[in-house]
Amino acid sequence: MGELEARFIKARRRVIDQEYAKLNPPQREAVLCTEGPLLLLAGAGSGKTTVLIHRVANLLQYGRGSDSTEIPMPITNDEADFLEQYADHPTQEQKPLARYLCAVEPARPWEVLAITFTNKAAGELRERLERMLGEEAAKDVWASTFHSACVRILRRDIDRIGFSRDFTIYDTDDSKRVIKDMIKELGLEEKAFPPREILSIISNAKDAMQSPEEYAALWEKNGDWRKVRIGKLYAGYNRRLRDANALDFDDIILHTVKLLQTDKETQEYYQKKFRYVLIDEYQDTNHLQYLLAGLLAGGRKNICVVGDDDQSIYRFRGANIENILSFEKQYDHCRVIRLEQNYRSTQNILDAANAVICHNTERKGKTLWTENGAGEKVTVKTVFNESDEANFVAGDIMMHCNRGGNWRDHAILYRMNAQSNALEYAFKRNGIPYKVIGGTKFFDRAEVKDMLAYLCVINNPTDDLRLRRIINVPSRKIGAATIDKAQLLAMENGVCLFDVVREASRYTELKSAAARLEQFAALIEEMRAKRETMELTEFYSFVCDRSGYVRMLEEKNDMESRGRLENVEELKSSMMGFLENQPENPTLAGFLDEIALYTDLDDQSDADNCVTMMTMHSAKGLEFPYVYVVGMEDGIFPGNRAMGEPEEMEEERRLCYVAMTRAKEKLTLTNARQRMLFGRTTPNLPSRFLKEIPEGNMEWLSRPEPRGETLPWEDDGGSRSFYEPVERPISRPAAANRKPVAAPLLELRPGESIEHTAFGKGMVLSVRPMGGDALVEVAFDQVGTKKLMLKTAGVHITKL
DNA sequence: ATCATAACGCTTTTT
DNA sequence: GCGTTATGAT
Repeated sequence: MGELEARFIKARRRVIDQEYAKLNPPQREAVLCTEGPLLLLAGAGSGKTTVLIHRVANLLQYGRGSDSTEIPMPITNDEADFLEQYADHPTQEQKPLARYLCAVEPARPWEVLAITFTNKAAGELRERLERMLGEEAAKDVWASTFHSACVRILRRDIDRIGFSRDFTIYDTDDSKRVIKDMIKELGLEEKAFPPREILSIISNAKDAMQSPEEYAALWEKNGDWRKVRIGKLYAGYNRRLRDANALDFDDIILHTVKLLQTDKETQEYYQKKFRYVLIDEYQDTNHLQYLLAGLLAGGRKNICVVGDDDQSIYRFRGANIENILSFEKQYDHCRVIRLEQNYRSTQNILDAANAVICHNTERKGKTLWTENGAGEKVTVKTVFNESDEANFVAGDIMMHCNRGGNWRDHAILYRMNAQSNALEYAFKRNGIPYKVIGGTKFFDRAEVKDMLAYLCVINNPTDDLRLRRIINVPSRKIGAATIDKAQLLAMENGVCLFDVVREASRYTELKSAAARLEQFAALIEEMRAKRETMELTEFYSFVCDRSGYVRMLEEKNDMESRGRLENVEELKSSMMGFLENQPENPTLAGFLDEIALYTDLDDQSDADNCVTMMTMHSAKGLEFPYVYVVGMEDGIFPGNRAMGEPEEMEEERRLCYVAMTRAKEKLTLTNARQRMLFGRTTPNLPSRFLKEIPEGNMEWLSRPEPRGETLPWEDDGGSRSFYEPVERPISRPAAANRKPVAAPLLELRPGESIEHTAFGKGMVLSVRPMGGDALVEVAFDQVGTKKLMLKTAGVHITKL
């Protein structure tokens, strides 16, 4: 290489470097290492998403310009001079020329595949790319989840492996129903074969690419008859899905892998197409996804996986941490970059989290650091029970807000959804606005599923499963016995259920219900006929009306059905959202595809100013200034199932690490000495994770007073005692053996002026006695009218 | 066919 | 302790 070339390449790198001057050195390195396999270990809060976006932008702008010694065109001295001076003094006018000179085979948008774990993440990626590069460049990048990428691939080519391209997608609920049917069909007991467990076994088998036959053969050899039965269920399940022309979530990945493995033409097509493959949250991938990643990137091996082994918390759903741990072994000459500078939390929080995660053995090893300063120490608070815990958190949050904080800056994290109850209760009584993330999702609501089932059947009448869901909703006097009979006839004649229903009068067995069945079939066909002529939302309204579903809800007209009506209406909004995003395929089929893979609709909720409650799992990827992790007790967190299971315990510890690193400014951990869960009160020792936090990074706000004979609080000989004097909990006596505190109940009358620690000044509107307590309605000057329970909220109120 | 009562069972969750 | 579901009675 001549001197000119060397000078040019050096200048080119400097020009590209300065384009990403805002990134820190390892971040920039991660953006500019474009060629070959790259393992990017991105710690919590290390700016991973920023890197991802810039990486894609760089690929589109400069191709391998930053990571190659190629020079794609003849160059002159003048051009090298130009780049050298531009690197020092970039100007807007010279930018296009500089970019042109520095690019080496820039990737075209459709040559970049960026896989994320959720639709939300994919959407954000696409959105930020659009803002950075403009709509033209961004819209053709394959930024999607594994599943939507696979559906796209399968819709094109699944017929090459003997499936029909217009398959429907079964969600977990659908799968469960099929399993239940199979259990009945084989005359088995659901108790001996819990559908959930069966489903998870089938899912694991599919992940291992084990066919039903292979699975059954394996266990037949070992003489495990229960497993052989499960193999039968697996076989029947697959047969049912095939008959219904349906794929479950695992099939979507499995068949894509099979397609790419068996059909060389397709494999070559995609390996050639995707010059650059990027996979986010790699620690959460399962075996099939690992295979898929390898297949898609198999051409040029330009595969970049991003993840954090310390944040792998989805083992229970098949995530295999080995994928990320052994990535370096899988790819020779793999480069590894660690992002360890944290931009989110204070040093105290990071030190505490680092100390906890250090107790795990199977990890790559990373130590987060920050320039944010030490900040406040991590607070640990021990309370008596779950309602004291809730009141403590509520009181602490009100205090912050009183000092000018915002509700939305606070999050409460717990291990299980069931723990939200006590918190919600305390927050309601205190009049604190909050939202609970998770629980029953919008698309899991029965009424939403019903309406989607109508649309599915209209779109594809051979969808027996959905047909059965709605054939008698609203009631059309078609009972279970009739449906079973029709289903049997369909099986015998090798046609779908809808065909039998449509021609019911031809089957003597159905004569009594034949007219009603045919009427239903006519209804579906009538709607089906209009599906292509009407605009989508208009069509949906028509279906709501014509099916009688909305009328059924309107006639019921109680609290519940009013809510359901709203959800049915809300589905139209998501339809409109779909139409805005996807104007090129605004069909019913397109919408159903999207919806089958899309499950969270809580996007709008982050606008409200309120406290967030959620599980530690759902908190992954989020951040809040103030974070409370509640229920830090052995048996709760780590959960009972992890005791004595080293791998499970390490997973729980990673979850703890995830939870702790969500906090930006202040982290508070609480544990209760006894807790009621599932109707039973049990004493609990403080979580072992608490003891893993260095003394220097934490502060015990209070320690429990000894409860003597009532509670078996044995100090486990650890370095720290939990028997120091305790502060009295904020309110309420919690146990019978405790003296009931005669709470000095405030005497309030309508018209009086009061001041609340969090809501400020206000006037009492009404006081209504309620079961030894009182419901007070107060019109606050700043925050409007609120209803408060006097016993709880009284602590925070002073008369003026 | 529809309603009522009993029995169960219960991490975590995305697609 | 609660919500879901299965089964039996009307």
